[in-house]
Amino acid sequence: MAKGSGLSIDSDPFGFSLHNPIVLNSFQQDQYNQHQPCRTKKQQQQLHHSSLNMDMDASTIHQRSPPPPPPPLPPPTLQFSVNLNCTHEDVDNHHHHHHHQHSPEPPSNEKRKVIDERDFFADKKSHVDQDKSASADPADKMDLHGPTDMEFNVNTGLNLLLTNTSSDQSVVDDGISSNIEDKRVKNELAVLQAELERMNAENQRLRGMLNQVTTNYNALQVHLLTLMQSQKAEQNSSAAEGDGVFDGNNKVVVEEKKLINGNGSPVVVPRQFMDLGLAANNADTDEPSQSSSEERSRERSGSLGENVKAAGHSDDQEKKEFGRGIGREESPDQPSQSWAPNKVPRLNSPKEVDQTEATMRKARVSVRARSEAPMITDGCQWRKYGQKMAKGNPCPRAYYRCTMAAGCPVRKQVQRCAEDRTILITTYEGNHNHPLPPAAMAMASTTSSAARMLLSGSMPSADGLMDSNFLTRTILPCSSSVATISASAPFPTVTLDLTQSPNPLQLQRPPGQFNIPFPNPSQNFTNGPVSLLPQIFGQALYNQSKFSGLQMSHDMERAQLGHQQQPGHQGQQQNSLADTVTAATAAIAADPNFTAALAAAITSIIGNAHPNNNSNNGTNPATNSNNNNGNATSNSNKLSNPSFSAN
DNA sequence: CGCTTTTGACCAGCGC
DNA sequence: GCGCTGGTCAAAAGCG
Repeated sequence: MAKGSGLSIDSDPFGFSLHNPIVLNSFQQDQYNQHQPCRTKKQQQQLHHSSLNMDMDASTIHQRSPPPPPPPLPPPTLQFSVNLNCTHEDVDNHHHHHHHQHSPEPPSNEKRKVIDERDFFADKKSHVDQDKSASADPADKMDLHGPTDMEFNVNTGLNLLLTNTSSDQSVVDDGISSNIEDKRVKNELAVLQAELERMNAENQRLRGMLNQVTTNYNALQVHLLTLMQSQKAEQNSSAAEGDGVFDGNNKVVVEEKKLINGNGSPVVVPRQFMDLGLAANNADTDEPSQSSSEERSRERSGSLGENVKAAGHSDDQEKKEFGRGIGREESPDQPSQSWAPNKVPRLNSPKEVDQTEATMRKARVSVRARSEAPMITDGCQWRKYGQKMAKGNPCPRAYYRCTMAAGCPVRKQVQRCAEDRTILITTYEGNHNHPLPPAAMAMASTTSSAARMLLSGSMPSADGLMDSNFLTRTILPCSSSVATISASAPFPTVTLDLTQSPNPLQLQRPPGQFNIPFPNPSQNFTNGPVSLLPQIFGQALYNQSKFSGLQMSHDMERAQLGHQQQPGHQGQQQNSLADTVTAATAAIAADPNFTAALAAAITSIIGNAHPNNNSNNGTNPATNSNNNNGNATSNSNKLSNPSFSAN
């Protein structure tokens, strides 16, 4: 979505896409390659090589880059940027290995000459070796004759260099003519090898595409399932309204599990869509008509002359819609809710509705991130509907609502931190009632999961089951960021703090809050990966909520947790639960589908991290609202508010 | 022209 | 009841 997913390109200059040593898969590399038309074939081949022979390439580059090869000099940084596996030690090892074989190493041009001269001897030697061990494993050959193969690769992988070498050859050819043939043979061999590697790279690229397709497929599958289930649940709940919630929900669980198992992919993405699906279910089945009709009626309310104050009435209606939608969505996890996720929601007394809506509106997920971008990327489309000066903060608070679908109740507030205006605080509220792109799913699943957790009763139990130890053990150990759950705040709020130092214990926090150390792939900048963090976080929270004595099916737990639990341990103690959740979190992270989802999200983010997103640096998020997430529908880039620029 | 942002006004909740 | 504050509305203005 040109509007939807953007990522302020802030992140790019910091090399998220180019310099992160592990992010890019081959598909993305290829995509990146396509955006680098100036790259020489040599470079491309080296990139392809990198997918297979990282070490070789690295050392090759390492060795090759010091002497400036005559015509097109490859930018070494580029090759290193896609060096996925090779550590510096590896490189150095190979390098030193080289040195041992080719020592001593003369500098620059001299060295090159020496290398070229040595090529002939080495080639000879390797040729003999190849003849000797024609059936030997190529890998062994690489290991045994590394340097030879290095030069081999260097000579062959670089077509442009070939002309050079040929010219070099022509110089040397006068003396040794038979070497030309040897070299040619080797070149052909190397070309074939390069071709093979290219094929492998292509293969990886296709695999990446397949992963994406699988992700999308799973998402759609669950979405479809939830749609179908909504109809069933509707029937069930209309038949047995009292406890129809659980019945219907359990059926949903079971069927989803079946489906997931049948597909062989106990996925995270579908679970992410569970929230969305249930919501989307409402949205797709009745919400669109309902919300649209409500909106229409709301719009018409003025002309219809309803004897209610226009603003208040519309607000109330919206709130009711919001509360109803979420309430139905939440009902599966809401033991206290006796009414089913019905298409025709049983609106109890207005008080209950108000309570529900009030509760729902109080559940929030806050993300603190250090960014000069106006907003963190969450992939959604937002429309600013208000701005206020909040007490105690010189920076204005901007109010946005999701505009990806009519009647979507999700809102968010964006405000800079008063103490440190480089910190952007984004607070989300509500659940989307529509399908979302992967990039948007990240934040959406966070908000919905967190809201689910907070409202389903696990939050009140924060003193009990969800003790800090539990939470601490829940999240992956390699953590540098902090998630804070505030049970005492006026609004139950999950705060994901991406600005903290690696030691979360140093975080000052009010009593009643406890921290969750959280892995932070982007320590300083928020636009891309940050939106993924809440996804992980949301999953963890979601698991917690389910483990907090809620009514999720234990079967589903086991299915989702991937054999982490023995059957029949449903009522286990906290520690077991914590262990399970810990393992579950790890399993989630290890889930290839989850990885695929992450990759998809990253891809989406990277893909959208393009031109029109980076023009907002240093502007006030509250005033410069629109470019934020790449949704940038209309981007005025107004700098009317000095609150941030004053910093 | 349609969409978004701006911004003053309004409303609700809360504390005193 | 009053004032404060957060949140929202909606007319006007801006923008492409």
